[in-house]
Amino acid sequence: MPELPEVETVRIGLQGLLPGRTVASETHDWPKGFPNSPADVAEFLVSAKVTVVRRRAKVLLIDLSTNYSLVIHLKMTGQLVFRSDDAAFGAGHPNASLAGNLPDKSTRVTLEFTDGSRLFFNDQRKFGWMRLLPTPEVENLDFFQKVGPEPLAANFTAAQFIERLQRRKKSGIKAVLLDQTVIAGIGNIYADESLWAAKIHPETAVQNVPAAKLQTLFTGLQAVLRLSIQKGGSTDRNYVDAEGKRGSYLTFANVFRREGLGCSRCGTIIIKLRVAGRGTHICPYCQQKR
DNA sequence: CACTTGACCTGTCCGC
DNA sequence: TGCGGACAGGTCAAGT
Repeated sequence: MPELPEVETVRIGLQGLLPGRTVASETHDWPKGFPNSPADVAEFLVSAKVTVVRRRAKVLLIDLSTNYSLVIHLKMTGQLVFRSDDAAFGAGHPNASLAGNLPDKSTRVTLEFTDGSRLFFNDQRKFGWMRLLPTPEVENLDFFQKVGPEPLAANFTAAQFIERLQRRKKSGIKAVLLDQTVIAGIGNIYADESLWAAKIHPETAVQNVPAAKLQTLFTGLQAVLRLSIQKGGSTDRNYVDAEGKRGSYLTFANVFRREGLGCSRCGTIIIKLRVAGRGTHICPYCQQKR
C-alpha cells in the first residue's frame, strides 16, 4: 500500500505531532510484528521522548531520546494514526471505515504518551512490522544496506537514474522500477503513472528504451511523486495519514485504477494487464511495446 | 544471475 | 444470502 509519497505524508504528519512527547506505555498482542522483549520496551521505549521522525525508502524511523529508534514498515495495509483525545470519526464520516474509533480490530500496537495522546499502528493484513533498534544500528539492517537512492534527493541526477536502470538492461522496465535496490520507494501506483508519463510499455526491456525516454521517465517520476506528496498520497483502500485522513492523489492519476476510462492524452481506453506479477495499467496507444 | 512464483494475512468484491 | 475464487498498494525466500 503505502509507497514513498504515502510514507512521506505520514512522516510529515508525525513530525508535526510527536517530537517532545514522552512514551508512557506500549501495548500489543502481536509478537511477530513487534518482536522486541518486554524488557527492551521497558528500558528503551517507556519514558523515552520522541526526538525526530525520519523516512528512508518506505520505512519510517521514530528516533527516541534513549538513542533507540522505532523502525516501522507499513507494507500493504499499515496505518500509523495519532489521536490526542478520544474524538473519532463517527459513522457516516468518509474516514469512518478507514480509521474511525481507535483502537479497532486491526490495531496491532498502541503507544500512549504521558499527556494521554496515543499512536495506533493498525494493519489489517499483518504484513507490516515495527521494531525497536539502537539508532546507530538501523543503517546496518540488511534492507538499508541494499536499498537504492532516494528519487527525490537533491543530489540524485537523471544521469545516475539512467545508469542504475541500465545495469538491468534485459529486465522489463516496470520490474526494475519496483526493485527497491535500484531506486527506493517506488511501488505499483507510481511505476504505472511514471511509465504512462514517459510513454513506455511496462514490459519493455530497459536496453530497448531510448535514453531520451529514460530522461522523461526520471522527470515524470519526480513530478508524480512530488504531486502525490502535495496531495497527501493515494488512498485506494486503506491508506490514511497520521491524522486518519485520506490522500487525494488518485483524483489526478492518469492510469492507475482507471481501466475502462479514456486516456487523458489521446482518449484511448485504459487497459489493465499483469506485469511482473502485479496489476498494471496502461494506455495501449501511448505505451506501445517495442 | 535474473526472472517468476509462492508465502505472509485479512478483507472485499464478483460470479454462480 | 451463501460460498468459492480472485485480487489488493510490499517484500522475501525459494524455485526455474
